[in-house]
Amino acid sequence: MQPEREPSSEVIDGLARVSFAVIALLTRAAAEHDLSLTQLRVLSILRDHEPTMAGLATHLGLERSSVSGLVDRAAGRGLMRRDVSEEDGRAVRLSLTPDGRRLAARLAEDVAALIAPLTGGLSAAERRRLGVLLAKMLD
Amino acid sequence: MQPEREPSSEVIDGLARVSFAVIALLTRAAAEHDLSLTQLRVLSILRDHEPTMAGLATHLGLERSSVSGLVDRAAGRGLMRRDVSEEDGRAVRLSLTPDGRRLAARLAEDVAALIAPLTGGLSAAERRRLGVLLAKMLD
DNA sequence: TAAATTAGGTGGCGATACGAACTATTGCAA
DNA sequence: TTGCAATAGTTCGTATCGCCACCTAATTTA
Repeated sequence: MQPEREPSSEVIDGLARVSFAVIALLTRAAAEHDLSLTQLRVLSILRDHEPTMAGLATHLGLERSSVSGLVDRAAGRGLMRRDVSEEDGRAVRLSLTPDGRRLAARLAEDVAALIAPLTGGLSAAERRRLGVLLAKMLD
Repeated sequence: MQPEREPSSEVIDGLARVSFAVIALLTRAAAEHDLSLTQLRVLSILRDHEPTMAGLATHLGLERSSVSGLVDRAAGRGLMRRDVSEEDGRAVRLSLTPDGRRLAARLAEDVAALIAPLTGGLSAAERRRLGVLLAKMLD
């Protein structure tokens, strides 16, 4: 009965393993549409926000210079647009094109389908409980 | 009261968010020792196994050609060794050097410390419950 | 209005990961 | 036994990623 030290390395280990599994699935879902994991994140963020470059960088936890290239490539594919902000001539407002929005929606479906097996072994009650625990961890 | 379709996109969303958070923390822990996330994974795997290149590739979900470079760099730092397998002259058996083992142990501590805040909002009972749910998801 | 700040972009670098092609060893079959 | 196929690993070329350092343009402030 291990003497309750850290959050019990078991939980940490499980958390890490599940996270890798989830990330791998997300990566796969993205790859099926020739996107990187980060591009998937970008599309998913833009579904609910129209951030500036800096805002997107913060969201992603990346440097602004890294985001430039990401947006370049996504815009080059016609998935998103850069519009000069009206309030601030330096800033750029990012938004999805119709194509980008379609793809983002499609990705959300694919992700749901791919992750389903992971939670498949859980009962409805357990899934609910998991949702509660995850939500608690996110604030 | 959403009509119970998929594993409820809420759970999926939470799972994705928490996973990104965990991966970000692991990446940070690795970066503090000048390692990539993948290198951290490699060290963590080698703590419990002495796989061949192909075995490691499978573990990581990568191509063998990708693993060559990873092992090159880790071996170049003196963290692991390549030994020709005794049963099969083509195969390579990978193992940690003492330095590598020390670093891997250190990383495990750091990771535990970094992830602790994430589970910090949970009670002991909730943590236990989380551990159970995660374990269930992993088979 | 001049100086400092901020938004974004550029260019160079190293790491990552892939696929295709190559070498060496092993295993199988005629 | 010899010869061919399969397997283990590496190498090479390519694209993406993400960083840092530096640059320009617009905005804020003093």
